[in-house]
Amino acid sequence: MGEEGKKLDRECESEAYGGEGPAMDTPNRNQITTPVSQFEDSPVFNYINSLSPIKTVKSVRISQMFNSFSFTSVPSIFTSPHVNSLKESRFLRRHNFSDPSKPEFSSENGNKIGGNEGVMDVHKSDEQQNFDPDSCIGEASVEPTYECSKIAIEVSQTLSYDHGSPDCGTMPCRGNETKFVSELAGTSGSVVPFVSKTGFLGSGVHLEGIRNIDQNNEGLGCAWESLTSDAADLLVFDSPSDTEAFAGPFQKLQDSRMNLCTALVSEFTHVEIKNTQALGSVGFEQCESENPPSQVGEDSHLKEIEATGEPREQIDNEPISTLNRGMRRRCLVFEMAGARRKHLDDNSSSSSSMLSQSDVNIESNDKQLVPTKLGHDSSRCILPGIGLHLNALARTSKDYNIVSHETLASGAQFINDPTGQEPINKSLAMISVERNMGPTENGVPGMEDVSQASGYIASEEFSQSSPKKKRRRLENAGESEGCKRCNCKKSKCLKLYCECFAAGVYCVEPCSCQDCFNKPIHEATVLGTRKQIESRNPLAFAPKVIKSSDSVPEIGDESSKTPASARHKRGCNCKKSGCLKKYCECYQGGVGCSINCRCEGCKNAFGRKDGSTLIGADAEVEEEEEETEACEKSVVDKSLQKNVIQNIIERNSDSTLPATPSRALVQQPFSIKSKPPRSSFLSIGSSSGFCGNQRFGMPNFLQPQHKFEKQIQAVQEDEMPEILSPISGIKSSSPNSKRVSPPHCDFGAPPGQRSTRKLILQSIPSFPSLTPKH
DNA sequence: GAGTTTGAAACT
DNA sequence: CAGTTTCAAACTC
Repeated sequence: MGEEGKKLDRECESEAYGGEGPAMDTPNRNQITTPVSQFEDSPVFNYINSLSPIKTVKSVRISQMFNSFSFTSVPSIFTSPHVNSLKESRFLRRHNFSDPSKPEFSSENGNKIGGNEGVMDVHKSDEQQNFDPDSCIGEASVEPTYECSKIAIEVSQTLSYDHGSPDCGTMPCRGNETKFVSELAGTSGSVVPFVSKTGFLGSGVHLEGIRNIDQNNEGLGCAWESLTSDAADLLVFDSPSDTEAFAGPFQKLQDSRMNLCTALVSEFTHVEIKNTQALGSVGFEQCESENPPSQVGEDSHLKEIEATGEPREQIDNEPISTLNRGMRRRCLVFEMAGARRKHLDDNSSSSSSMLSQSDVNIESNDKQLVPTKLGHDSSRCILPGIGLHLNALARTSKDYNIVSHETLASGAQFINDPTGQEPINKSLAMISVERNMGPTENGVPGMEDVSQASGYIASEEFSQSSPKKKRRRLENAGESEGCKRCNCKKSKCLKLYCECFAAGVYCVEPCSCQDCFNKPIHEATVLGTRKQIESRNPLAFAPKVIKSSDSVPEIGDESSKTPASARHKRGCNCKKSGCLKKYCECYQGGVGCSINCRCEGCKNAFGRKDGSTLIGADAEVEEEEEETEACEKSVVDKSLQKNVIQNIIERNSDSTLPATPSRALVQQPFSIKSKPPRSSFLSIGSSSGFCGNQRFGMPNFLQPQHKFEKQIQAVQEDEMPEILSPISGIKSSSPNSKRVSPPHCDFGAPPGQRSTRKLILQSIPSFPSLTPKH
């Protein structure tokens, strides 16, 4: 394995630097090829070749795919569990398509697995032979080829296989992952493991590689399309449009990818083993949740998903395919952030020790990633969001899951997405990050995004049939995770009225919007509109709730005086709601009103704008009100306390142990009644976590602390500054902070991670502990 | 599920 | 900057 890992790294690097072709010269390639050649020589291989119409791809090509996989996998690592399930489900599904073999690799699986890759390879071989940089792993290369041939032959079967096959079930995926892990560990080099790995990690990358090929060789594009068209059913690649759409984003992606690869690869290798576990879980989830869009066998797959809690949405709709892209993008972002969650979860399941290490590694990855993102596109999602548009995070909150469903719809999207997504996401994320980075927004910005990201995930999971239903589900369950779904009818989701747009994320299936332009397909429009709005109000997409204590001088120092450290950036303007309903952005954000607010009759349970001080004749009335509020608060506080306690416990468990992911358990104050405020979701942590981060890459820690803040405030503040502070090192040194922090910031990051910058947090989106438990 | 209320966002 | 309109979420029934 050691060698393999090195190879992978090399490949990744080569790909990153010269992904499209130059890399070919790398010495690694030779290494890889040799094994492949041997493999090819085998009678089985020959037999397969004879059967398959598709020409066998050289190991080199395969290696590329693996490389890409390995590379891409990194992001997945970061995905939060929820996100993972959803997002990754998409990706995973992609992987599944590509890697049907994962699960058990039974003969069927093996064949199937190769199918996608094989197809991919074929394209490469035809048009991109040059393209392939280095073979990542000798073994991997070998298997792929083998599978490729089989795959070509059985592509149709494979497709059906992936989705329909019971193997696809979560178990299989895990099995594969496990194998993969073992390989990484150096135990076995069976081909299957690689495949599984590729499926996990590389699906996205793999796709990217394909895209690259297309770009490089336009002629290939044709071939690719033809292949896709032929195998469309199988591959699930949907519309050619997707592929085309990818082209644009793809180029962008390359740059970003390059950076990411370089950054990630270095660290990834270190974390690989640990991550693999996480990935395994992730992959597992993905496999389940993300059925490939393939039409075949989805029913069974869907059933499984539902059972799992990750419902899929119809995949068939072409529109969805386009959506998928966006989703993927989100996913990517989210994955970054979400990966952590998954990772954590996995670790939790596996062992606490694993977590600690893995987490650390992850952080490192995140850090690197973040910088990279920044460097390139300069704009992100919140975290996985990265707002989507931005974000990065890709998938933070709400979206990711939702997205996954869409993505599932078409395999093509998967392919495309990987490439396209990352770039976009990165760019988005970058932007978001930058924004977040801004002095004013430092700590807070991320929160909303994160929540959103989480929301995505959740939404995806829940997304199913009618949008309303989806939405409802999301609200009930998904929303808790912070995912956002809009219901826009006239704004085309290109105005701040649209929560998705405002959150910097693309609309996903769960959304019930009409004439929605907030989709990856309309990326240009979205970005243009975004710019417009930003030109009007640079902070338009900034988190509305900022933690005053941290910094954010902008907000008004006064706000910081209020009990809650966080305050609404601009303040509310409520007149009838008394700031006691979610109409009030302050209340919704779980923060008290501040001087910035122009509200009338403020009764904000989180803190009145006038603070404790009552003025004049109103004092008495206010006192009475306060009493009532106090009562209310007490109630709320109790619920909050419970939640907080749970969160803390969970987090502690998570941090130390691989606690179960049940973020569902973690509740936000609002959860009691209807949806928790989105922001609240975020703040809490994100239960779902990761989502928010993705958006702008910023973690939403700061935002809605709600009641939690007060209760935990002391502790949080200690931690919060750390988190928020851009550079603050790792303050978390104190155990308390770590434990305590979870409720607020929970980025899912282990205590140590918190210390990292905001950026890191962004990527970290998830709160492992929050992740829903089985 | 439909209708109402509310306040932010957008517009003037 | 203030007033008005538009919009979609939040809320109620």
